Amino acid sequence: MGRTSTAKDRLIEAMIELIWAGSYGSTSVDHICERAGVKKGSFYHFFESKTELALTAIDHSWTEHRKELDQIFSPVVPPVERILNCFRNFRQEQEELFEKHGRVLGCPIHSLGAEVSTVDERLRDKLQEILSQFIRYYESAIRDAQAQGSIVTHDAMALARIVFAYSEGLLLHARMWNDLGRLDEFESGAKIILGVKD
Amino acid sequence: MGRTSTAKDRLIEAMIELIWAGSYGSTSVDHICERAGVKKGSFYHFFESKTELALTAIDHSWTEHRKELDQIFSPVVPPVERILNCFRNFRQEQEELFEKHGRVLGCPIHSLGAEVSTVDERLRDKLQEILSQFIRYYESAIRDAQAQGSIVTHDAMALARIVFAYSEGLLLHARMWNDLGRLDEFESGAKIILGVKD
DNA sequence: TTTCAAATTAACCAACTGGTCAACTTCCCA
DNA sequence: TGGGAAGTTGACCAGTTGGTTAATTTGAAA
Repeated sequence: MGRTSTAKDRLIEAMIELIWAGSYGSTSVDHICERAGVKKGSFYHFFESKTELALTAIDHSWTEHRKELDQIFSPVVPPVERILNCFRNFRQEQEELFEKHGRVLGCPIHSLGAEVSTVDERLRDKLQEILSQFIRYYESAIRDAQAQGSIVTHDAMALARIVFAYSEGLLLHARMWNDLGRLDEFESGAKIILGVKD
Repeated sequence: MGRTSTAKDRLIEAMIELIWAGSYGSTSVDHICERAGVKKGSFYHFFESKTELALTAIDHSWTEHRKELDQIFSPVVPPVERILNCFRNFRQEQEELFEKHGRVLGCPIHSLGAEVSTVDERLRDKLQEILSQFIRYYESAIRDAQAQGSIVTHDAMALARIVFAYSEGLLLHARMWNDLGRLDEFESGAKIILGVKD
């Protein structure tokens, strides 16, 4: 079987952190290796290329994140509350990142997508897939809320996309202004978009 | 006085195009020079650094864009129509870019902001300033629309931010999916957010 | 305790990065 | 028409980029 190692996981973690804190372009293989405490030779023992690691890292962190989302969007929770809790979760996550990095980092999928989608099609495809999955959480919550009569009755998919685009825009602004306060309006914004009935 | 030259303008134009089509990181000084038909020595004759050119280029294209926006948001135009026209203008611009580059490119300020805001604070400050100015167009249009009773009466600033974040999110999705169709929902989305009364 | 697949290492590579410079050409204006 | 400010050029730089390699060390399992 040969010896075992945690290097692969350390590389994945380092990649995620560095991309999130900076950008794909600003994250070099040398930086990743240094942060992970791994020599470059080992890097290429585990991954074919930088892109390959990025792909793996994105996949890995999305798989982790989905577990949280499955709980947040549990059908047991009232539908509007699911969406609001999701936003509260965003905010809390950003707070933790702020404590750790001294910066609001926003959504890595989104930032990465903006950066690489015209340049690296494999990354773009992966990010597309994740965002497509993400939006389904909103969609089904919205559908449930409409069935329940607690929000306005527009096309659920369209509403989901609006909520989604809105949340991403807001997260970007929080990143650009390095200001957690920008995320405060998440809740009221969502209520306006969804036409939440009190 | 010495000889004159268009090299500076060509460099600015090349920088804008390359950043828009790709990213800041993927745009090297060599690429810029090649595209502009300018030797590197000349580049550094006109600009202190790559960052300096980026700053100048962003400033330049925003100044151009503002002229359009001033027309679109002319107080003569009915307020809701201003916002819808702005969105139609986005769409048209993206169509033109698509014809030229074969790709939907989205909003460069936004993409660039996502990429560099944690890395280059001078660029970040410039982009912040531009976005702050942009949102004022929405804000005043919304205020006028409210005064006129044609939309819902929430806090104008908050509504402007929602519309703005929404539009940026949508432009990013159009870029990521390379799909102009994503921009079709601009109008209906804006109407939903603003609670436009028919 | 041996074995050998798997992990590690350091030295190496060519291409490219942002940036410099001194010599040279142009052409505006007095 | 000629002086000189402004623009152009190509050669050059050190550091970094993503990626390779062959030799070496390790430790899980038989």
